[in-house]
Amino acid sequence: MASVDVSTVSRALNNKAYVHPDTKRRIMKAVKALGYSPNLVAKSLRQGKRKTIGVVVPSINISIFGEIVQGMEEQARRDGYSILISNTMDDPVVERDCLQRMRTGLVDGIVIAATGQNTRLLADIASENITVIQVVRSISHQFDCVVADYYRCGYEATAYLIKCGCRHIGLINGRSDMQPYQERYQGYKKAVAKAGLLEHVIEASKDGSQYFEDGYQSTRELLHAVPALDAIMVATDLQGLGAIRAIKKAGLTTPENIRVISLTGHPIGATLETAMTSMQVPSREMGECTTKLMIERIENGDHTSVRHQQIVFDTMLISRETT
Amino acid sequence: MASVDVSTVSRALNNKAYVHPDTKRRIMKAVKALGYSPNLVAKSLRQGKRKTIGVVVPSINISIFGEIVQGMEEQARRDGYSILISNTMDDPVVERDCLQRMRTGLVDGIVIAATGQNTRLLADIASENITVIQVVRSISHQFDCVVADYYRCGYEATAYLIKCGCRHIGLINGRSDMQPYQERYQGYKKAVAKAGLLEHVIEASKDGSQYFEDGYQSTRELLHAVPALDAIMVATDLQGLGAIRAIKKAGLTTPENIRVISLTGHPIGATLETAMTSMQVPSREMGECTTKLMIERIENGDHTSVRHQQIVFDTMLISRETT
DNA sequence: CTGAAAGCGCTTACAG
DNA sequence: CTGAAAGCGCTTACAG
Repeated sequence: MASVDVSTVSRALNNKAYVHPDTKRRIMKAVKALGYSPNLVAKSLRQGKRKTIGVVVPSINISIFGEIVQGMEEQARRDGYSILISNTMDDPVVERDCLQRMRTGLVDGIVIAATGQNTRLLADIASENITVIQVVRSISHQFDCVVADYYRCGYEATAYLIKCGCRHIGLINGRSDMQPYQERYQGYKKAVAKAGLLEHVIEASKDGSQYFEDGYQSTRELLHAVPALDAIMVATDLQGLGAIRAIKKAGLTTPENIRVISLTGHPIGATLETAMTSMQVPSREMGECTTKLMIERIENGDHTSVRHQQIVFDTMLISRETT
Repeated sequence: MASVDVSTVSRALNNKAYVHPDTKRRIMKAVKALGYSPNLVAKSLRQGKRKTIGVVVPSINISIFGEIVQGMEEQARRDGYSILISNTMDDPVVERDCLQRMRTGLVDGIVIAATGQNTRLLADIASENITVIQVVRSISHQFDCVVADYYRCGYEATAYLIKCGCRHIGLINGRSDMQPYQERYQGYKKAVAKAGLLEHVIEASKDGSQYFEDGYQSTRELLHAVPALDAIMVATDLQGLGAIRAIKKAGLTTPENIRVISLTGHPIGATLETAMTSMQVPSREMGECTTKLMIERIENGDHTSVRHQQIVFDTMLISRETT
């Protein structure tokens, strides 16, 4: 329509080389008239860049992952990237399938909160020039990661409860082989030992242990095992809901009899009937940071770098009504 | 490595034509040895199919959308499709950008919970052979949609409260120009009129009105405007939290003084300190259904069809402690 | 049953 | 400053 070669159109649209202003004007006019926009798939194939980031998380309906994904997506949009998403439900087989699919040219990089069962596969993928970044869970030191300081989170929450006068603090924790739970436990352990108190730890049944059922059931067990219990630390606000409910059912009250603190704050915490004290994780910022790091890695192509980056965010205590 | 032409490899891998068993075996062996898997981008370009569905929603952190997206993603994975996601925050400009990006060859179809400000653009996109399906919000009859029966939802919730003996029922509703809110209001109106009662409706400030701040603030306003109030209907469980908290702050209790019912159930509703009565929306199923419909449309290529499908899911009353 | 050729829609050296 | 050619990695008629 502008009677020029496609290559000239390409140059005009990408400002790649000098194109005569008149020609350019003609092209732009035609582009507008036809509503033309270049096919990104063809562009990808030619340039070997997808401008797409794959995200593999247990579930976007677990609030921390939902927030992180949203933060990632917003930052990605600003930089002209798209987000391809998969929920694994922490099933290693599902995770493997998702990774296999993504490696096949769909994405430039993969952000993963992994089960830990596919580390070999991830290493293979990384060696194929696909950047791998871990988020929330740092499983392997072979890859960059963006996490929170779980140790300090556990330590500070425990120290705070002790300062409140608690002497029998229960910790409802997730699978002890997962780094975040592991480290939170270490922080708790340290604070409890320092105060000369006993540990009361219970490992919630479900893998993720994000769920209120776990909070409810585990609280019942704790109350039964430790009659003198005066505080409970839970993994998430949702789990805290289960804890509060179990406490209420046992004829006790929060915070008078038993204080509750959640180690992963959720926006709802602030508006509950009894607003929850929690450690706030800057999930939105973590998401943005992850995308930025990813794009930097992709565009500078330093996959070969032996140095890996570990970005650790601080959590913040938000004191509310349950303590 | 198997010393055959790439075309033969392609045929072998796709079972497209007869390939000699021996040759096939040799190829498969090489595939395995090299860990080869075909480049999906090249495949896409050649076949004109992306095997990718674009999803455009206000935010995956609004629980109904999060659940729907997860349902969609699971079904998509089963069928070998991927999900590309965008959060618009109900900003028409962001929505337009996301759609423009997706139309450019990234997806075979778009699932959208739209703002309603880009209907023309959506029609253009649909005319380019990209299937458009609306979810949750049915804005235009030009496209298929998967929704819940908001009218019945509003009607039944109201009728239930009336059956409980309520005479002054407040409705905290979202923007009245959005179909779900509009229809819920119609259902409420009908039930209230049938019982000879007055309407007490308040339009929450935020567009989506999904948020507890709205529930809190609107409840305060309702309590002030209607001293005899004995029930409140809210859009979501999270909004209900705000309502319960406002009721408590006003020195009243739930359900004794004021009953609360949410029109969009969320899993947490069941485990709150005072468990919330709500209308359950089958969001996971809606997500699966949306993906199935999308894939059917894409693979049968009936974009030209003038008949559009409207799939309506029923909601279900779950009676708990707030009523 | 299998190879050679064309083409999906771009970009990018290479000439001119 | 611009056109013609090659090529990204596949698939698919077309011969043989």
